[in-house]
Amino acid sequence: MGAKRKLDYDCPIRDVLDRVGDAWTVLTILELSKGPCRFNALKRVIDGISQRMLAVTLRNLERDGLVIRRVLPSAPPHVEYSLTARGLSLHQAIGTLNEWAVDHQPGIRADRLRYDQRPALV
Amino acid sequence: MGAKRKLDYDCPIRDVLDRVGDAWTVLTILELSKGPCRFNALKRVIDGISQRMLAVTLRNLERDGLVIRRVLPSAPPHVEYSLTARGLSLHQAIGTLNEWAVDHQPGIRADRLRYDQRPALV
DNA sequence: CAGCATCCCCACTGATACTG
DNA sequence: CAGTATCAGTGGGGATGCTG
Repeated sequence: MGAKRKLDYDCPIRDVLDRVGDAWTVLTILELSKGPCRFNALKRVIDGISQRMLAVTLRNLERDGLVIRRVLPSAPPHVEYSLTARGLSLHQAIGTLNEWAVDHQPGIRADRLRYDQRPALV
Repeated sequence: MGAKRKLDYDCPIRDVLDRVGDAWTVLTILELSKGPCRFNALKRVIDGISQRMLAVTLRNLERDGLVIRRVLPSAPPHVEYSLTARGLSLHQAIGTLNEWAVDHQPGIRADRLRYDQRPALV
């Protein structure tokens, strides 16, 4: 099988993980949690994201009902993205994970170093 | 850049997500949360995982201090894996996300269907 | 039983160019 | 501004075979 198995799992946790596992998705949600934002504004603020991946990410979020896409009727087309209630609740859930990450990152980093630097014994 | 940017982020959340984003990792933690387990036992119970990915996953978890690897001194080598305190705490954090997943999966599935079946207008 | 080494395919991503 | 279409490359991960 390929790089990522995109079967539609019945398992809910895998379902979420398929979305949350993508770093762009999380970063996008994080940005949008601060308030509605336009396409290029997001592109500017999400460091390193390509136009393509932002488009793909937003489309997926919209499909899952996590983000709303609003087209403002103006001469140069303006499109505003914002989190739905569901998106906001996901942001909360991610927040828990984020706290865990912040709490444990130092210890993890330390352990990684020790693991990597230990002699290659059997 | 490649498929996945494996820079070592300073951002803690990306750090966690690089680990948690992998479905195998989560499934493995889920299994080990039930108690210590041997290699092939894990392989049997984690549906669809290959030997290679289980080995890689366990090594990463061990490296991050989330899992302990104990070699039991027996004639055919027995290796037992179990969660550390840190691994257990990650399991808790994932639990939050899991609850979210269970709560919202029906709605998400429904929205996906609507999104996919709507006429391809502009 | 536990797990590393090798090969190889293809899904995902970034780059680039074009449109409404 | 806000995208879509196309193309090419990278590396994740399955399959297989071997070792302690």
